Amino acid sequence: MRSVSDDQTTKARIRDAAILRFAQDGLDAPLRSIASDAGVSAGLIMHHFGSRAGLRRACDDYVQASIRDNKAKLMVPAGAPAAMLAQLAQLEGYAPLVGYILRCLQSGGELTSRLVEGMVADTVDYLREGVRAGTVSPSRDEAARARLLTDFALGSLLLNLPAGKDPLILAELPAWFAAYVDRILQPTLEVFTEPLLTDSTLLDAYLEGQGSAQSTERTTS
Amino acid sequence: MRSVSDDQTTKARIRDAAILRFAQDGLDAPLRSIASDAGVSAGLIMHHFGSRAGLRRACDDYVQASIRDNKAKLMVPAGAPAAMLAQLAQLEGYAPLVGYILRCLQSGGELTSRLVEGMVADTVDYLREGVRAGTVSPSRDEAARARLLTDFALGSLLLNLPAGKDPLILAELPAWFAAYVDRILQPTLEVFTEPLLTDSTLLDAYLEGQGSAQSTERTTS
DNA sequence: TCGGATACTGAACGCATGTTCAGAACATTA
DNA sequence: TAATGTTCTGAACATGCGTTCAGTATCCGA
Repeated sequence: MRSVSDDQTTKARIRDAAILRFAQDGLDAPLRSIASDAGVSAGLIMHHFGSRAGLRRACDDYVQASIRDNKAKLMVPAGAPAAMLAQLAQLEGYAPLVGYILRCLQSGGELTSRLVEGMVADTVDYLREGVRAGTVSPSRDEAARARLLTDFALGSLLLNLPAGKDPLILAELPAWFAAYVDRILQPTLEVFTEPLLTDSTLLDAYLEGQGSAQSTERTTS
Repeated sequence: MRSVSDDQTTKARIRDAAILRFAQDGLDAPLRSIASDAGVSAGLIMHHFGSRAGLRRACDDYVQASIRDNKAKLMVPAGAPAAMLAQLAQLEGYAPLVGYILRCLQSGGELTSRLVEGMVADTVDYLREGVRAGTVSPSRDEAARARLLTDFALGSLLLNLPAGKDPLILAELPAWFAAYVDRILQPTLEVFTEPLLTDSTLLDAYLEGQGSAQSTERTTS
């Protein structure tokens, strides 16, 4: 076909409609609704993507590629992973993409692992620069700390987002992100500036136990 | 009926089977599989619970009641909310309950809000005692900090759990929890003992901006 | 202009699900 | 024992889904 206003391939149009529907109605949105949005029959989705799983795979790949591109582009600070999603959500036209990512994170699919891994890597870089600049204290295990902080940020985001509330109103997403950041910023800064625990007895005790345990029972990896 | 080994009402047996199935196969587990597990016809579920939603409501209520009971009972420390789930998971026979809770947290139903709210309240108490004992530093907003820490704990838990991996092997849950705690304990203790940010310029800047903003634009709540 | 490939439709199939319902089995009370 | 209400079954219904398929329109190279 490809008749009027041919700014997109039909296949791409279906993919975009799918991302939007998945973001709005959840990852179990029916193929027929996607087809309807794209102005297309359900059978054509099968023709282009083989199956529902194929469509999901195409969406995942496209989203990951988009993230990769936009990460290098507008993400100057690129530090906190949640901040990246918040920034993306503000960007005109990127709300469906962010919504799709949130749905995936919630359901824990394959994309989740890939995205989280990428965010952990970014956080590692970000923290390393902070350590070099002297604004961030060094860690005994930089990788573990980066993963922990990433999990904290993404996890609390997931727990707080208007979950279950189907459908997810994408138009409200930017405002919601802004409110969320506004809500957590002060306690977050506080807890990462002034230590929650007043002394290091707990940490010392753990390190002590870990040290002796490692020297005695070295059987397990 | 209520014939042999009548240690439970049929209704209770169905509820328990439902919690187990929901935990294992997800909250969209078919009623027929639950009925089969309970040795009962699907129609009987309707007779006792009215609908699928009614069964879910019964499960939610039962789980919340169990949590309330066990909180007062064995939760001596009761501090970190994730720790409570970890402890419960170790307890013989409570793995399905924990699995069900994890599924609910992931899907963000009504139980989620209730449970999270309860855990936030517990954390508030726990932190208050720590502050009084001098082991925990005070906060500018105790409620906000408690919520943040709860979200961190639960969120990172959700993000890390063997998600999407249907079915969830309940027998492996205790071991998984142990491994998870072992993995995050050191970086967690570190980040809450030695401040991540080396100075308070960021926090000060935020408090500064917030203070002046509050004095000038007091329109929004 | 022809012919084959590709894009696309719309109806149909097969399956799983929640729910309904008529009736059987059972318990309880009179 | 008879009557009555509760528990429970098994088949059936209605619906919505992913997928298949035969057939039609459209494009493109020879």
